[in-house]
Amino acid sequence: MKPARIVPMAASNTKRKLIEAAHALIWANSYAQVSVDDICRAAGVQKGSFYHFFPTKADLAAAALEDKWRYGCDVFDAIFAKHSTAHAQLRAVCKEILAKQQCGLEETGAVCGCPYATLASEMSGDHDALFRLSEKMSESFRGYYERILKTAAKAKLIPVVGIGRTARAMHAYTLGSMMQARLSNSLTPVGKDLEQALLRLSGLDQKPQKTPRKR
Amino acid sequence: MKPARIVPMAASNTKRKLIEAAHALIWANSYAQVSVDDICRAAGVQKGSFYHFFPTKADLAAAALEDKWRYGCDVFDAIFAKHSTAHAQLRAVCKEILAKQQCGLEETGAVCGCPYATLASEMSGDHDALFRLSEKMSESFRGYYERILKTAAKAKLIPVVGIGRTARAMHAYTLGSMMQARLSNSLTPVGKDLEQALLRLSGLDQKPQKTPRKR
DNA sequence: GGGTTAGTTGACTAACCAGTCAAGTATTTA
DNA sequence: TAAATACTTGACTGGTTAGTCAACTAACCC
Repeated sequence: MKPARIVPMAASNTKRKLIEAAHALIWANSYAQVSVDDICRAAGVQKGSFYHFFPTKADLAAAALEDKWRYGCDVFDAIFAKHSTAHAQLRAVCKEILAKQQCGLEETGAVCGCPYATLASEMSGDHDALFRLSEKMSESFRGYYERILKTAAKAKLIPVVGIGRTARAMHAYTLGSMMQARLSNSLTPVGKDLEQALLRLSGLDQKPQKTPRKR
Repeated sequence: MKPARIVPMAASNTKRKLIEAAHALIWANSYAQVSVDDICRAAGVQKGSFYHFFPTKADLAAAALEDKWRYGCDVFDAIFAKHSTAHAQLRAVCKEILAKQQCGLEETGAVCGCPYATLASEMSGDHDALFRLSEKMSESFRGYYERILKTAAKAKLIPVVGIGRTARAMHAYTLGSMMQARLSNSLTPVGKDLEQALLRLSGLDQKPQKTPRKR
């Protein structure tokens, strides 16, 4: 009998350390401001190891971004598994966004904004893979807003038409509020203001008549 | 009697050429992707001249940004001088934003988004002057939205309270839509979608006139 | 154990880049 | 005209950077 299959490369966590360090540094600063040596130093790893795992600096940046994105998807999926009303879902999403920004602030001392928007904006033109990744992230983000809107439409809180466009608008607002937060180095734009604006954009701020406020 | 005072340095347009080249290149790419040599080449100017007019690369970037900002203020002031209703003002502002993006697209072949947000985001942490400039630009942008909202409030189209907060939300949306446009390399987010979302955020999408709704 | 692969090390390189400078030319002022 | 100032030129520098490499160690497989 074979023992339980063990993934061969369980030994080292170098790759993980590089991803974490890169994400934190690039998020707090910018791609160009952070050198490969900076990342290695922060990760406690030698340069050769860096290039053992990643062909280029840009590839690490993309890998780090994708890693955080997947994690974010898990968090959001959990939110949708837990909350069934549109209002509760939206509130939880906003809470999560604010929490992430607070995390960043505590770790880096500055409000960092949206990791993928700042990175993708800086790298636009370069690096196809990152461009495609940013499009995928955009779409998945919009998809979560669409789920909220569909929930709301099913509950007859909003009309069924125009959900795609409304979701795009909500995503635009979210991006903008995160950018505002980064530029003003303040959490205000991603605090209560965010939820209120998204409620307004979605139409969920209208009086919840008929089936008045469930749960 | 002295002759009419002549500004001594009327002769050369080197400084202007540097500002234009820097703005175009940095807007289309990013601060880090554009080298001083690139800017000099695009401007048809030698490096020594660059450093005759600007102490550092960052100072040129800031000067270029400020220049374009002042120009944008003139354009907006003209809009407000011409249009007196909130709806007309908002429509004209949106039209202008779209026009600027179309310009950028034609000149550079890509949708460039918000010049100050991308630059300031990339330089955050560095360069105090640029940070302060970006705050000033943010404020002035918000100021224009406040003017629209005050016009609307005077016409009893919206309540007087909460204008500051609403203007901030409109600004956030604008930023986000420009970022979306840059990241997706598409004008859609800054087209009709922009005006519609701003109408909704401002409350100006409610039935106009007649029954001035007050809350 | 012997062979293979995965991971690690840190000095090294070649390119690039922001900024300097000394020597020039053009323009203004007196 | 003379002197001062404003502007221009382009080769040069010192420091940084992404990426390389050959030698090494540790873990896995037969």
